[in-house]
Amino acid sequence: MAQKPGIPKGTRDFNPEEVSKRNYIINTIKKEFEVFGFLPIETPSFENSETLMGKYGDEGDRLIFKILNSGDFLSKVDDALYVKKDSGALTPKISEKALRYDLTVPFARYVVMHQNEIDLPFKRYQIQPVWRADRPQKGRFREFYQCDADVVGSKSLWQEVEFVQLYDKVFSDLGLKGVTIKMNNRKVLSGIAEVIGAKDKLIDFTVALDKLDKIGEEGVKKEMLAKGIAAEAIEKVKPLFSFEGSNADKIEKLKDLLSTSEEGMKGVNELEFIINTIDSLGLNEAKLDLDVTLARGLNYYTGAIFEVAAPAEVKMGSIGGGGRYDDLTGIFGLKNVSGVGISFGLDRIYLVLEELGLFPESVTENTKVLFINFGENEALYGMKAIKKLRKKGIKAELYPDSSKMKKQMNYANKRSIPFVVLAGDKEIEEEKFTLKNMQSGEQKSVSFDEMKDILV
RNA sequence: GUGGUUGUAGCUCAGCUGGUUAGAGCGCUGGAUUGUGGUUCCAGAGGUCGCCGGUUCGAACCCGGUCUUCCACCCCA
Repeated sequence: MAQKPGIPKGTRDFNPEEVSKRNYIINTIKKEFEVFGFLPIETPSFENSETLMGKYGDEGDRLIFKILNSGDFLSKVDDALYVKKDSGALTPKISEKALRYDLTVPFARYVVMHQNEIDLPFKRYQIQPVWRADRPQKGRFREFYQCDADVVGSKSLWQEVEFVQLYDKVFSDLGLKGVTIKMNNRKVLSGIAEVIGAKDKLIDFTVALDKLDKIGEEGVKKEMLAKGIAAEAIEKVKPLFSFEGSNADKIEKLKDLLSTSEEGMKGVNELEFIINTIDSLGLNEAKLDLDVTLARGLNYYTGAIFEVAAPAEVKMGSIGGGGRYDDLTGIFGLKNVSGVGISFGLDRIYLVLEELGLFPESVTENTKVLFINFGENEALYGMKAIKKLRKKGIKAELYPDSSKMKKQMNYANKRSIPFVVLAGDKEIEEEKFTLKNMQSGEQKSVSFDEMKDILV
């Protein structure tokens, strides 16, 4: 008995239409990456475990897919360790490779390994799948694509300015109106924590603050209290809960709040430069919004933090994110190389474009004309015409078997092929083609050139 | 990792308080129709009721486990 096939949790098959639509997004992103001067690289699907482990925090380690060693790997494990059944201790003994979890850490590894061939600042882009052993839910899969662009070896804030423009350009190209590029700065967050006297609680403080739009002011206060942040400290950050106004207003408010924090002021100045510069350059469709509650993967960001929110009418998490990490390659022994980068969430962008009906029709355009097969001679006559049509870039094909008319017509119908050509003895003799418009049902006898003109 | 949810034909779903042979629509195959599709009519194929176990005279239905789907939390794209 044949077994019923299935695919692993959180993975997907993509049908022809889906692949066409995904390629449309990928090609749009890729084009802009290249226009902005980024170069493509690729890295392996799996890395040595030690390259990945410990780079994403405990939570991240848990979500990394580990690959079992080959061969008789258990025989090499010593009995004492085996009997203890401590997965954490046993894992490194039986698994030395793991699927990549993101593209940033492999990129850092790449920069360190290839530092002699790279000219800094190095701008690279990378579009490849990554894997996470997460529980799937809306817009979250265990295998998904990331589209990353990063620059290493430049501390200039012009890079941040460029990334804001890059986000704006790509989403404009995709016809997505109303996206918000949210921006914050790690130094501002540190500064706030410092000013309220909760510097040691920076992570807890920002994680709680990040949830403001989700759980509201009271929820955030509650969580901060639960994490041991003093009530009077929370009182001091109250202005942040209702941080309204233009970006310029927000900058002024932050300057007041952070006047005593050197680091905080540095962050504010960075934000101010980026905002002012973007103001004078202008954006196509996107809106740049200073959001002091934005924290994201705080672990390695040290300067700017970006997150792109889908248009408000779509209920979807972020469709992109990024930021600056001053010492990304430090973990691999290369000091003082600053990096900044952004990522596009392909799968989520797909869901958003689908929901808003923004895929152009041309994306899924298929065969334009099907030649009915009446037998060997007729097929050859048709194939000669098909060859010439294809040379003109017209998508044409011959039905492979001389099956019944009904079956062949039906095939054209179901694939919504707009034209059918019937060419039998009569047409061959007259050197003509009977071209039928499948939608209107009308058909006429035409020469090759007339047919070509209609199909172009 | 925590909590909930889902699974019956290729697809979408019915299936009563547990009771003979599990149904429909769509799709599929063939025919009415040997150079004309979409409409119509006729016929046919297709199911270990997710899987394993339990309760029962009897389970698609009740119970336990497991896998899967989707959702929320944690975290994140």
